[in-house]
Amino acid sequence: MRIGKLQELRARGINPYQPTRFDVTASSSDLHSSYERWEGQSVRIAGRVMAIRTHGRAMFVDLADEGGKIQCHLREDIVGPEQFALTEYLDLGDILGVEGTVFKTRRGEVTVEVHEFQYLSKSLMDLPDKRHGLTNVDLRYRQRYLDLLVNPEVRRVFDVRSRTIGFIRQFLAERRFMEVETPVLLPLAGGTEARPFATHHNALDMTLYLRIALELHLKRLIVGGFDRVYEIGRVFRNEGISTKHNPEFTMLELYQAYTDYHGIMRLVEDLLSGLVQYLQGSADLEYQGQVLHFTPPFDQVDMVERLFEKTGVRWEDIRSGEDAHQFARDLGIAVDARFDRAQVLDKIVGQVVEPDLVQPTFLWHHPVDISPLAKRDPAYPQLTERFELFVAGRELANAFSELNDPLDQRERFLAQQEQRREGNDEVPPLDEDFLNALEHGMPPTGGLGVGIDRLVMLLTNSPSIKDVILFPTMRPLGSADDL
RNA sequence: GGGCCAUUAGCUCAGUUGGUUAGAGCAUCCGCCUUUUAAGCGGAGUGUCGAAGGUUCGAGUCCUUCAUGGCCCA
Repeated sequence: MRIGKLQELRARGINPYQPTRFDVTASSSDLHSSYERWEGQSVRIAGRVMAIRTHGRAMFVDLADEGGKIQCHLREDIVGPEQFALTEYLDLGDILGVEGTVFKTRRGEVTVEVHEFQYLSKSLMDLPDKRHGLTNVDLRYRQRYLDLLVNPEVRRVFDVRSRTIGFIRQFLAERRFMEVETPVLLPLAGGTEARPFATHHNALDMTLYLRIALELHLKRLIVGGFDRVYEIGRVFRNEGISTKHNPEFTMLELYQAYTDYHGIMRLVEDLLSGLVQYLQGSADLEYQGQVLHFTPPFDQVDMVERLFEKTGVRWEDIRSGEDAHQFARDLGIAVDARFDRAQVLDKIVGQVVEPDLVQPTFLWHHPVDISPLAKRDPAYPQLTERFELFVAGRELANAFSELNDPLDQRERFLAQQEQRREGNDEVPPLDEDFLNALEHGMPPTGGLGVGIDRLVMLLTNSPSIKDVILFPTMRPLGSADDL
């Protein structure tokens, strides 16, 4: 701690925490990108001290601002002995405002010859090592501010994340989609299968659940006459933490009336190819050593057909849970003994079909028993008009022609309630209000869900979801009871 | 939930078959230095070796439990 230096400064009448503003006239990147315009000009720059190189009666100080770094030169004969004496208390990490003229050193470095400087804040703690940065992953996630300060590539990841979401909003606005906000706190959490987080509302004295999907409320809005709606929002699933899972993550869901899953496929192709082009300047993206081509049309793979090609077994020939578990054993795939037929088959597809889907590929025609909210294919009623987009072997998006038959929907929900009674606590309770909405008539609609975190992982070549979430969920240090 | 690995100075890391007072670089502190930039030169201090217990004459090192994280599997 540098309390001593702070006290010395205060003893000299300088409180580094007192300044309330500092009017900046240029950024470091301005000076670097158009030096000719700034040469000899007076500028005001502010930033964090990242390096100090003293030279007796002069010194170099590197200031970091949001766009990069700028070197500053302080000479005792220019700033004056009183100001220069204050550099005695300067530390790495301090925030400084300087005013001076722009020049180049004999080595060609763009530099500000400081005429005056001002402490704008004092750092009482040491910065991590300037050469190695901060590599301890635990500290990087727990103290992300330090990670961002000393590891510039981390800034780039979150810049891409921000621009990705900005691009999506603009893309959808151009297609006349309306952005909406639906509730996070709900008396029941539905729209997919996952364990929800539960909390308690004191005034109503009731349990409320954090949403696990956006689907059922957005479809209510389609019933209400908003024909193109979307939400980019946080959803919460009470599951384990891994490189691919964070308990809270960000989903895009959109619904478009009077189109089907083919229309959504085209939209996904346009959105992703446009996004990659926008961020990369090309349709190719490198992820973990593989080059991915985002040029439409994307490949298409029929799920049931591909399973048959891979295993010689047809989905519909597996008629019972016992058959399914035997099928899994034959393939040498370990599955939870409590899984029912559909869950086992889903797991098998995940093992034998999905890993091959490296280039952007629509895996489509999911069986109805794993697609409770998707419309049946009229030609194959046991299959649905559904697709998942896979990239690099991972699910990136999920879409279907939305089931709008309230009677079929009720039957499927009732079948789910059987599983719920059998102890599957990932199955949501029956949402009677949603059924009531469907009973008033929902137009034919195409819907899409995209995992934004996984998308950003792809776009930033990040192997872990924690790398694309600023503050990932971590177990607190020490006992949780101490907090 | 299971397996493997990691945890040593503010940061990044060494530390031999158990053996004297636990080391290096950066950062920090003191001195010098007016175009350096991994600045340089001279000097100094770094510490609950993740925590607790155990084995031993002796533990950073071996054993047990726990904590946190990583990787793989479920």
